[in-house]
Amino acid sequence: MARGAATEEPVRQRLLTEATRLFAERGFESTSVQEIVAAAGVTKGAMYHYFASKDDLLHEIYGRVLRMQMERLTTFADASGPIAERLHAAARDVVMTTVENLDDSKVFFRSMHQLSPEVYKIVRADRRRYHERFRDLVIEGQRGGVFRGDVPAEMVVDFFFGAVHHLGTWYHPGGPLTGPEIGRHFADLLLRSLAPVG
Amino acid sequence: MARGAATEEPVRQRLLTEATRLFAERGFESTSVQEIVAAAGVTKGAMYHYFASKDDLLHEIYGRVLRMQMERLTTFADASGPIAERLHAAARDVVMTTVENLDDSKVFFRSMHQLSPEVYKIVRADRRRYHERFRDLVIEGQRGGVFRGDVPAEMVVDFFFGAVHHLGTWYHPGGPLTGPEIGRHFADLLLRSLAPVG
DNA sequence: ACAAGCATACCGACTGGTCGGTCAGGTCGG
DNA sequence: CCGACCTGACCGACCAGTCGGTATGCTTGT
Repeated sequence: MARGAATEEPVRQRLLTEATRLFAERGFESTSVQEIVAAAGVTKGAMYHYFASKDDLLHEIYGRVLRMQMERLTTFADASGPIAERLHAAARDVVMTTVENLDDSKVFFRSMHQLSPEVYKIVRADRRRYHERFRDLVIEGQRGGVFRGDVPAEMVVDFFFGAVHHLGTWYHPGGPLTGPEIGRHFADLLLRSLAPVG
Repeated sequence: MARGAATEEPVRQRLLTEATRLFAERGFESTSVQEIVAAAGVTKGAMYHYFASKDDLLHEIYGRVLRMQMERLTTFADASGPIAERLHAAARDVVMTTVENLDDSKVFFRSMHQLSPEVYKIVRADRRRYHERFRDLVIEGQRGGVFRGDVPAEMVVDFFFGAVHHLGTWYHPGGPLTGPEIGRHFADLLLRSLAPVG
């Protein structure tokens, strides 16, 4: 009967989708479990069947985002070609991905600190690994003399991802700029600011 | 006995200070009014004597930050000297001010969306005016040919302030970089990314 | 082939507790 | 004795999480 595969859309998935939407809209603390299950068309019992807690639901949302972003970054970082091009492509991609999944991004930067201390640590560690991978690209360029070396790579990454995370604050689909356009501009700004002296 | 002026530190001020600290630490929704008044050494009645609501308390915190930042920006923007220098000084200053008042900044970007719709609109409008003042500096430089013109000024401002707002996420006093150092680096990154072609 | 046994998926009333906000009243300087 | 300042008990709303129960269908022994 091909059950669990595709009745319409599995309950677990619907819960994640609706929770993401609501958390992005009103924040984690201002969204009740009751609202989430109502939006997904189920009851609380169903939610606590699939997730250990409201916290766990948030954690799952983060896990999904982090896994996807890390996967994409690795693809671009490990490609062949000049370091400047690889960094540009990776930077451009993360902006486009962020714009395409704006709700995920909003939840991320608004509600991360609402996780329990233990789960928060795990998420921070994952995020750190991601930043380090990105930072290594900058360092590689600096070592090769392609990027200027008089600026800390770590700080450049924080600078850039600050800008990326804040897309959720000001970007609206249908605005004057599309995702790919912003991606190109952001990547250009990053690469230019790293251009070697002289 | 010089009441309302300066017994030790006025109750109203203590409430604002402690509320800022707690909101920055745990977020607006996760901080109860009870915790705030306990930290300030008073009771709920005292808080509701000075503030109309918990929301109003948050609004006051924002008002203070916005007024200060706007005042400082105006000083740097209206100074004399080349546009590049004025923008550099303004950018450097906003980073230093943000680092020096990190709690204010954390509250700002974490809890702004928890305000009531009406108050939220007011804060957004104030913030917009601030961004516009900053954007006008970029446009001035572009018109004068000092900055490259192939990048939307509005977006550059969002890019830069994204990075500034996120200082609260990663900056810790006592880390490898001081506020002024980060200020200089950030301003350098901004100015370099605006350097004209060729 | 069929029933007993069991796992999965889900329901919804309920509980213990927290929260923002109110209010009647006390205190004290001018 | 008034009004600004402040107290602390209290209220109604709400919330995360629990629990006893139902329905369905797969597995397995015979």
